[in-house]
Amino acid sequence: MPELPEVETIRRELEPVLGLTIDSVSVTGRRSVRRQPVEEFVARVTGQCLVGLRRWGKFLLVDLEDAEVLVIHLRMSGQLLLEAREVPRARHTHLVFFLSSEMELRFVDPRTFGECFVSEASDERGLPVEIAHLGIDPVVGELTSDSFDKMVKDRRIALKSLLLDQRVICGIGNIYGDEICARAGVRPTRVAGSLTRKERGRVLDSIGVILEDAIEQRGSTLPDGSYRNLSGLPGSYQDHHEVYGRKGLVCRRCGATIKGVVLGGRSAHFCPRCQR
DNA sequence: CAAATATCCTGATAGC
DNA sequence: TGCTATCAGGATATTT
Repeated sequence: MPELPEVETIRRELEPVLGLTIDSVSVTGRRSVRRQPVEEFVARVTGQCLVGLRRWGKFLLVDLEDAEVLVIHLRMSGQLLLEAREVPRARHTHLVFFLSSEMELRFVDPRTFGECFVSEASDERGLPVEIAHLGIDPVVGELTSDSFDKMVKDRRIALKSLLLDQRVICGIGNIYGDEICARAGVRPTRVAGSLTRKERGRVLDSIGVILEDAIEQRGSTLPDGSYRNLSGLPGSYQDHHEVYGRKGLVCRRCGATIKGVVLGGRSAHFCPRCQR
């Protein structure tokens, strides 16, 4: 499931398409283009030059000419693949962008939760109005101890639920939410507002360290293989997970058994000894 | 305000 | 072997 590190990996790998033109686009999926008619989407991307690549949270933003922005969210099972024309298309390929380099940028998405649309940069952050509700991106934006303290202050919500709230901080999903809590030594169920200064400091530090390490490892590819990079290759950060997916296994730090609980309708994992 | 629940969906897997 | 039930979860809307 692509979260910030996976989307950032794809963003970086897409750099070679900058300067290319979208000669045409084929839309075969019924659900992948959202928020606008397919005809409008096709009209607005066709013939456009790809001039920039940005990311905000889990959204990939492809800047086109004239301040137009192609917005892509992979959600659960979405994949972007950059492949030569002669390479057979994967099952569940819903969109194909035919680039001027003879390569195809393909949007593959078995569970069809992902979405693409074209909009225009509107707010001061350059975000289209459709995603202007997003909070700070912890890698692109400047997440300081002051701004983080304000997010946490007086909040009665569980820490992990807060970290997963895209309106507050964006880009963190179920995997990295668990890993950040683990590194910080704080249980995901802890009421955010009850964190001590020290704990807040550790959480803030862990957000940065975990995300940066995961980007360096080109993200996490789970056994279901749902995330693959632009070339279809897996990431390697899954080998560094301390708690996510390790329910019932021993904590590598202390030997205690990793616990699994349901929090906000999602699975949460933590070490009952290392995390308080 | 917070948490729980439902929704969208397919594929992997566990159980019979 | 083969079927069926279950689970996975990002974002959002609705209910408690």
